[in-house]
Amino acid sequence: MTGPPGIAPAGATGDDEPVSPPPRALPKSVLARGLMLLDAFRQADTELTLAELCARTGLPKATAHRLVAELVAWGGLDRGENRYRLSMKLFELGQCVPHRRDLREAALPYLEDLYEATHENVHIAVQDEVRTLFLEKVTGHRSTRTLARVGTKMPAHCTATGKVFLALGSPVYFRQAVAAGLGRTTPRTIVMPGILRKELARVVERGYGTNLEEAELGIVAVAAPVFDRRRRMIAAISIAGSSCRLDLERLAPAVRTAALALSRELARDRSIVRE
Amino acid sequence: MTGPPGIAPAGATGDDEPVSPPPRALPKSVLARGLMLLDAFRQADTELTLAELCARTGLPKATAHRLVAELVAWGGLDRGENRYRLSMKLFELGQCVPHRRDLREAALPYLEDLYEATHENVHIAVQDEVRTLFLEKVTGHRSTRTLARVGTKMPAHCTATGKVFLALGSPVYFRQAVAAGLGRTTPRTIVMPGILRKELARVVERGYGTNLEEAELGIVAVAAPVFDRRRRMIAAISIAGSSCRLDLERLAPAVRTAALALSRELARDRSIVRE
DNA sequence: GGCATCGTTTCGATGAACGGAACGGTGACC
DNA sequence: GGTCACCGTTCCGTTCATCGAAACGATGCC
Repeated sequence: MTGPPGIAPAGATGDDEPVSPPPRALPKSVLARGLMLLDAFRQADTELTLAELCARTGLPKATAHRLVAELVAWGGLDRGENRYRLSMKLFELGQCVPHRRDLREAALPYLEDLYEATHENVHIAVQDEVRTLFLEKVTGHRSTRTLARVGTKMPAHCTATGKVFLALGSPVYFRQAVAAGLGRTTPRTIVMPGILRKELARVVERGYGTNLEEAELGIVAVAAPVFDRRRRMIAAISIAGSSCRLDLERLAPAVRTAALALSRELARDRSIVRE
Repeated sequence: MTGPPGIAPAGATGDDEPVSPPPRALPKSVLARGLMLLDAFRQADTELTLAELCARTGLPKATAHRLVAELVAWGGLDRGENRYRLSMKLFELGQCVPHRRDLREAALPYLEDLYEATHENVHIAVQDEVRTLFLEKVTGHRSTRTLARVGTKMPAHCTATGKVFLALGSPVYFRQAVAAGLGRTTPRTIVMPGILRKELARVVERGYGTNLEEAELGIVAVAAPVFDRRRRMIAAISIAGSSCRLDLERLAPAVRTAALALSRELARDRSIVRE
C-alpha cells in the first residue's frame, strides 16, 4: 500500500511518522520474507549480522532470527560467531542453472583460445533486462584489471557486449535501455540516444561492437554476437583490456571467429534455446 | 497417493499403509518447504513440471503450486509453459558467495598458466564434507573430456584433490571419508582404508597427490595443496587428463609451484580465511 | 557503573498457510 | 469421438504455524 493507512497527511496530529521510515510494504508470505534475507546479501556481499539483516529487510528482529535459523538449517547460510554469509550450497545451486551451465561449458574452449592469443580479459555475457550479465571471465597475470566480474551486471549501453545485444538482439532491448536512462560512468560514455543509435548501426554493419573507455577509463573492449540455431542472439563474447595495448581492429576478426565457431557448435548438438 | 484409500489389502485393519510410501517427514515450516523445491532441481537439473516437483518433494499439489508461484515471483525460478527451471538470479546469488568468489579470482591466473602449459583440464577444488567440490575448471578443445564439472562434488578418496585434502587437511576428513565408505567407481579405486592410508602418507611425503584412473578409466590427475596464511589447507589445484598423454611426475612440480604461488598471494593480501 | 546494542527466548493472539476436492484443458488410446 | 489419465489451476473452511512486542542475558563502550 502506498498511502499510509491514517488520515490525510495534512492533518495536525496524524503526522505520527517523521518522514524517516520508508516503509517498504513487507511481504506477508513467510517464503518471500526468507528469500528477502538472501537478497540482502547481494549488494553488500561479505558477511552480515542479524541486526544488519533486519535493517536491510525491515523485518523485526525476532522474525529475522527465526528465518535466518531456518536458512542455516537448510544450508544456504553459514553462521560464524554472530555473522552470516552465503554458503557454498548456493554456489552449487547456481551452477545447476541449465542455461548458464551449458553455455559456459560450450564456450569455455573458445574463450581459452582467445585468452591464449591475447592474454587479456575474455568474457561471455548474456542480456538481463537492460544490463549485460557476465557469465564467465577468463583472465590472467598479464591481463589488465577491470571492473567486470562473473555474475555481475553492467549497463548495456557502455559495454561492448551490451552494445552488441542492443544492436543485434531483440529490438525491445534498445527501447528498454533508453527508457532506463543512459547513465554516464565515464566522460566517454554515450548518453545521447541518437548517437547511440548511430553507434549501433555501425555495430550491425561491422558485425562487432566496441567500447572505448565508456565504462571504465583506460579500458577498451570488442565484442561479437553468439547465435542459437535459429539465428537469435543469445550471448556475446568480448575481449577487454588496456586502451594503449589493445588494437581492437586487429582483434575484432578473432572475436568474431570465436563467436561464429561457438554459434555453429551450439547449432549442432545441444539445445541451448530459450524455450 | 500410492496406497489406495480403500480397505487394507491383506485384511487386518491395522496395516493401512502397505509398506510402500517412505513418508519423509515433511517440514512444517513454509520456508523450508519452499527451499525443498529449489533442492529438487539439484540432482535432476534441467526442467521440472509441477507434478514432478510434487513427486520429488512430497508436497501436495496445491501447496507446491502456491510456493512455486512465489519462487517465480521472487525470481529464483523461470517458468516456461508448465515447466520450471532455475533462473539466472540463482546463478548471480551463487557468485556472491564470498569464499568461493575471492578464491576463484585469486586462483584463476595460476590456473590459466597451468592450462596454457598443458592444455589439459585444470581445477581448483575445496573440501565439502567427505567430498571434493570443484570451484573452477579450465578446459579447452584439446583437453580430454572428464566427468568433473564446476559446482559438483566427487568422493575424496578417488580424486587427486580429495586425496590431498585427506592427507594434509584436517584429520577428521580421513575419518569421515572412511566412515562414509570408500565406494568403488573403477577397478582401480582404492577401497581399503589401510592402502588408502599408505597412499596418503606418500602424498605427505611427496607434497602432491595423484589419481591413477581411480575415478574414471583413462583419466589420471595430479594435485597440490593451497594454504592460507596460517598454513591451513583451504584448496587444491589439479591437472587431469588422458592417462596415456599425461606424465604426472613431470607435471607435479608445475602444479606444486602454482599452488605455492597462490598460497603466497593469499597470505599476502586478502583474508580468505575460514572465520 | 551506566548505557547502548547485540543475539536470544518467551508466549498468547491471529491470520496466513493448508490441502482435499472440484474444475477445465490436453493428449493418448481404443 | 468417447473415454480415460494426467496435467495445472482454483476454491474455501479449518487450524496450526507464524508473528512480534517484550523481557532477558551478554558484550563492549564511554
